[in-house]
Amino acid sequence: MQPKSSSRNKPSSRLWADAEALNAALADLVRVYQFRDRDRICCHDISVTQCYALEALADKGPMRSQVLAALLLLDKSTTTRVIDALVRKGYVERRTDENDARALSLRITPSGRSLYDTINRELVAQQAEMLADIDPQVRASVTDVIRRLAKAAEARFVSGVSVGGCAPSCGTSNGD
Amino acid sequence: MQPKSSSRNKPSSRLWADAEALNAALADLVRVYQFRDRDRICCHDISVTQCYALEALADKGPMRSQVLAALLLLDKSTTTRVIDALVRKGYVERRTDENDARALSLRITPSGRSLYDTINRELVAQQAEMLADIDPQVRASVTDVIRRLAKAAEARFVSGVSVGGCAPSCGTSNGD
DNA sequence: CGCAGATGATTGCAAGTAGCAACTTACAGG
DNA sequence: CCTGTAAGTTGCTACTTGCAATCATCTGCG
Repeated sequence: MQPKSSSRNKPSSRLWADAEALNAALADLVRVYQFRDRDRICCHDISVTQCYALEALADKGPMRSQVLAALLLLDKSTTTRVIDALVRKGYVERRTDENDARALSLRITPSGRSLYDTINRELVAQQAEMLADIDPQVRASVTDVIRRLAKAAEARFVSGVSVGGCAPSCGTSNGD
Repeated sequence: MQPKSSSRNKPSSRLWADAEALNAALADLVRVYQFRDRDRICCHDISVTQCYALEALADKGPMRSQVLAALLLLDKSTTTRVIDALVRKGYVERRTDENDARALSLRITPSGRSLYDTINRELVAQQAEMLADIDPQVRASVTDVIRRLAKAAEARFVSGVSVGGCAPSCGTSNGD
């Protein structure tokens, strides 16, 4: 968390320092938010991943299991199970595709949408409280930058290493 | 992701809209970063949580298991196991407290510090690439705001609901 | 037509992560 | 000493996830 400017990469640069600061801040944020989500969302009878799925279906409309998997960066089997849970709870329905009997169209149900709205409203309210004392001008650019970071991270790492392990030694000895 | 301005809470307000946008952006960011971390860090033979622990010990110095647990928002038993793994791998050591035979001082080893530096450098490099095309002025305020968001979120939810379940119905029927 | 190969989704299995409750060891007060 | 409290650990259970194998279709070619 302290600067620490490692000095042995990008030889110097304001950029590197900024990146260090941002990285530390983001690591913290992500960690804390994982918690916030775990505890908050589970109040409403779904898990975090389930909520992401619900959100995707709410925002982007019906889609196939595979597409959802790609969107959420999940394995297709995991996606199946996430949807299983949502279907069981009545928040999502599987509808077979007219043109392809293998494929399914996943769509959110009214009950699912209403749940999602509720959760979303809570989270947004929280966010609003935190934003309240931040300069309106800054708010906009922050959101913008966060969006860009998310997009960049996704792009980088979806095309790059990801999708089931990184290049060299992934999984060598983590098990323990 | 589209505005959607629910319109039935905080009746209107620019703030609410900003909060919605931010919430969506953050949700995305957090989700993507969870992945980045999972895939990247595991290349180096430790899990994400283990890396958080390592980071805490690297940044804040030796501490007790309990303190670390509080810092990482983990149960003490989970913390024990996280440390178990790090000790087994030689990245952390347990040293009994001189004054209290029950307590342990957890401290990062040179090997642990070096691993953490390596991982950190990689992540920072990635961050730097993404920051490269963002206005330097904005960079600073973004980091600042992210820090504040993290702090606010942590404060809110550590004192509030958290620490083992939220107020009313947590755990009622999530299992399925 | 009918079969081989590709494709969408599901299932079996194994590993990782986490919390709660019970337990062990040690400190603290009377 | 003996009781109560505190620091860590262990047993158990549950959830999440990915990989590999499987099932059901679809598609194309002979």
